[in-house]
Amino acid sequence: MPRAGLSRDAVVRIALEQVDAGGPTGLADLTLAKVAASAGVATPSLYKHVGSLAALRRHVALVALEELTTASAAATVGRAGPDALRALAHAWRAYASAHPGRYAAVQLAPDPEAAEDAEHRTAAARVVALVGAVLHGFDLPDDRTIDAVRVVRAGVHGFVVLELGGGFRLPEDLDRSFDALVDMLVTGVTALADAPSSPDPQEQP
Amino acid sequence: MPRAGLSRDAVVRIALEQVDAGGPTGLADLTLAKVAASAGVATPSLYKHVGSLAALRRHVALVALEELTTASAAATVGRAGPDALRALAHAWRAYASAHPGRYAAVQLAPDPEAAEDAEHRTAAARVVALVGAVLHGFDLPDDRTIDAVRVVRAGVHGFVVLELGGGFRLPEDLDRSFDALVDMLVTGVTALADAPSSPDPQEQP
DNA sequence: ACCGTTGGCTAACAGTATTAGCTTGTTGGC
DNA sequence: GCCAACAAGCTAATACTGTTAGCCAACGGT
Repeated sequence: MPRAGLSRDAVVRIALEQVDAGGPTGLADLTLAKVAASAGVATPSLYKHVGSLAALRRHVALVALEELTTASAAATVGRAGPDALRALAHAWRAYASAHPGRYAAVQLAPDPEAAEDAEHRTAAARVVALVGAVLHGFDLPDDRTIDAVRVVRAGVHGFVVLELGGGFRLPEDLDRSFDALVDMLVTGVTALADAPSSPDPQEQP
Repeated sequence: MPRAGLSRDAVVRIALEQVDAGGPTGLADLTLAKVAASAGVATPSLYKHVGSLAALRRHVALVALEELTTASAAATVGRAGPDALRALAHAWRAYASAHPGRYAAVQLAPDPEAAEDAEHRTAAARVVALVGAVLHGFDLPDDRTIDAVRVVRAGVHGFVVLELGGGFRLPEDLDRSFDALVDMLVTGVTALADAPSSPDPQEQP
């Protein structure tokens, strides 16, 4: 009996197909049994390549994070300021819309301690660093860029999550609502650049 | 042998305890076996009260939605405009922070078709209606309040989800970042009230 | 006091991940 | 070219899930 010739990458590739096929819940529905069946192999054989189901999910998350990073970088290259921020937000939503299952994997937070999550951590750090780089063109005071990055992430991530999860009832006008959000982010970040850096609302005469 | 004297509400109550005990992943870790053990009953007995694990999750979601609605209503009563919006956002985050597991249940979208999700649908509609009511004080044009509601929901939900999921690395200054988000939402919604209602960026002289 | 309803039980089935241990194909060293 | 070591598959088994079927006894109303 010949052997299947699997590898870790091959297993991850099959897992990605399965995640993509499952829509927004594709990641949750990912199962070793189905991956093994699709690979033409018995379930325990996968452990020669993957370690565990959770590890396989982490590998999927890694791919998704890298794809999201390169897509965002490609969309924002050559742009700066509001232009770059708009492009970033739209690239983000476009990726989530094109790959709902993979975007769900992006949400998986890496363990801040575990050694085997090191790659995952740096990939996650890379994508938020990209957001920081895009916001660099706004001339924010140093102690405010963290707030700006968080606000931007929260806004577009929240919108995308609600959209994918069916949280918005009427499918119509979603584009316009997203545009409204992006406008708000742009003006909000520029306002943050002009705001005082002290947390207290003390006016500076 | 005496009987345990369970009821649907009792089962849901135990499920809520279990969800609360599990932190942000409490809902995902909810299991009929553990609920039954905690109730001192065999697992299949629960089916006399609940229907399925998914149904139990829906009941948990219902409770969470109702709690979130009443908490939000209590926080915004007697307030209007920016004041009300700020109170709503903080109440939302406070509830998620106090009950991470239950807040995860809020994210469960009800099936738009299924008859048994009717209660769930109306509960979900009620909480977004409350957001709409809070925004009423901003004098938004009719076709813009949908956008405003969505933007507000996306912003605070996104922040809360990232915070609970450990998406923000540094635990410090989270309050200030959230304040920045809320400020942005307030100015963004007021700006939306003054914006033209036509989707095209045609200036109106 | 009976008798139907209801809430519990056990048994069984179909899934899931995971570990242990075996066998066999492949490949590197001499 | 052979042989040993390693790698990649397998089966068997364990321990969990949820779920259905069918039985039996406790409770409540007449």
